[in-house]
Amino acid sequence: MKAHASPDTFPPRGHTAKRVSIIDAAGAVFCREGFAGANIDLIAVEAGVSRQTVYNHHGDKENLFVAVVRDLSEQSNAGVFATLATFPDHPKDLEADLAAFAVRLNCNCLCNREGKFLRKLIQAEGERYPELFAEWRDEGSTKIWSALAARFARLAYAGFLDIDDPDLTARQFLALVNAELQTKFMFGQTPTEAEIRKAAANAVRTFLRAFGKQPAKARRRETIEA
Amino acid sequence: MKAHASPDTFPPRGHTAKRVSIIDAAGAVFCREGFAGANIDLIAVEAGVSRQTVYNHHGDKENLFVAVVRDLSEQSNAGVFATLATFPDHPKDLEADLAAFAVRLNCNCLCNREGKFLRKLIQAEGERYPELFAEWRDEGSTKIWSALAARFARLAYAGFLDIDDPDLTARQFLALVNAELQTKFMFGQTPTEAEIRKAAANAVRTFLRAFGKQPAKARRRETIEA
DNA sequence: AATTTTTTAGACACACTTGTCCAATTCGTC
DNA sequence: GACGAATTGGACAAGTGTGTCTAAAAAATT
Repeated sequence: MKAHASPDTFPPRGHTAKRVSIIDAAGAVFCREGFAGANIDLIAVEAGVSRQTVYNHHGDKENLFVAVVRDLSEQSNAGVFATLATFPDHPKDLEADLAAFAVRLNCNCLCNREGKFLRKLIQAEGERYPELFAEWRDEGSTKIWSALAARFARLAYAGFLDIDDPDLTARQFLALVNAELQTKFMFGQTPTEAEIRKAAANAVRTFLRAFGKQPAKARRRETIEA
Repeated sequence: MKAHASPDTFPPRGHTAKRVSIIDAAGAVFCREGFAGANIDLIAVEAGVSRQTVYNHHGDKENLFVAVVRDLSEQSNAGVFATLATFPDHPKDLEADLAAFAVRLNCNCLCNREGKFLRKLIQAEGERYPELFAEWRDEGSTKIWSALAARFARLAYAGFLDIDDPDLTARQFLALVNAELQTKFMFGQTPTEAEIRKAAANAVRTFLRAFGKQPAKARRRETIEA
């Protein structure tokens, strides 16, 4: 009885490479095939690992699934918050800066691997693991919305925007940014850089038509004066 | 000629009740469990039918799945076009009329059974059946967008809206209308009437802030003058 | 180099599903 | 009531997937 005394946490040491390799492969397979359709043998092959190793690391198929979602959630949230830090708090050109931010948001958070996978897994298996996805929601999207809303409130206070409800504004901003990518997402396709840029530009233009202060609007039309 | 001479199309007569019952049950189960996880025995039970009958009617699991999606597509499209016909072409109160339309759209098309199921199935299995969902897209969403865009163009021409690209406008309208329901949808929950109404009101307000003609905007603030 | 730990490949039991076949039964229609 | 078609329940073969176990091989640690 020398083997892993604490089987629930993790084996002794740093063979973490296999660990993440398994999680990555499992994420891909779960997404492609769904939970029921996912085959552990296939996951093992795709991870370059024997099936037994998968069981050694994560025990159960269900356990593995949970680990995958947790991992994706963490990565995704980290990405979002990192991008959120690049929000244009002191914009030079509000429209351009917001558009650039929207592009970053799309590229780094919504269109990347984690974003795609997480979205699909939530859609497919969310109802089966309410507590798991509640966790994702409470740690992730809710906080993200709040953070984004705070940024918009700040812009409004600085005189760049005219908004009533920052939370609503944040939701609508995200909705507009995604408006044109929805169809792509529906089929698991990834939009091109150019499509993302165009979508962001369209979204921000409409957003500012609704919420931009007059001076900003005017300045936008008359280009730069100084 | 009562016997089914053409076994591929449909048996002779009106035991269609079982047929639709099977399709309905299959839709629910496919949605809950995914294609791979769906159990034909369970579908049979849920349809109040013996397993053999399921096979008699649709032959294959794959066949059954295709039939389900086709059926959902048709129903969903029919619902959308019916709702589209209630678009306020000659609005008395643009904001109120558009909001009411948005509510109808949500209730009859996006939040109902067909909408929910179809969305989930497309997300989950869309990549596995490209031609099936291409069909849905070409017959459904594409035409819907065009139709909605045409309505907005008409409103613009009549002086109610100020828009550049009707197609884009239509997409953004839909995006805004859904903005607040996304989270609910993510977990398969169905928004309440009240939530739908509020979401629609918020969406239309922002929409009109962006695209409403000045007179409409002004009238909105000063309430009714006559 | 020796020892401990992890990984591997394969075999294995077990459960579950699909799809078919068939005899008995029910249903609808005449 | 009789007839034919549809439905049923149950048994069945074949395939597949999970999770366990084992002994041998590989890796890492000392």
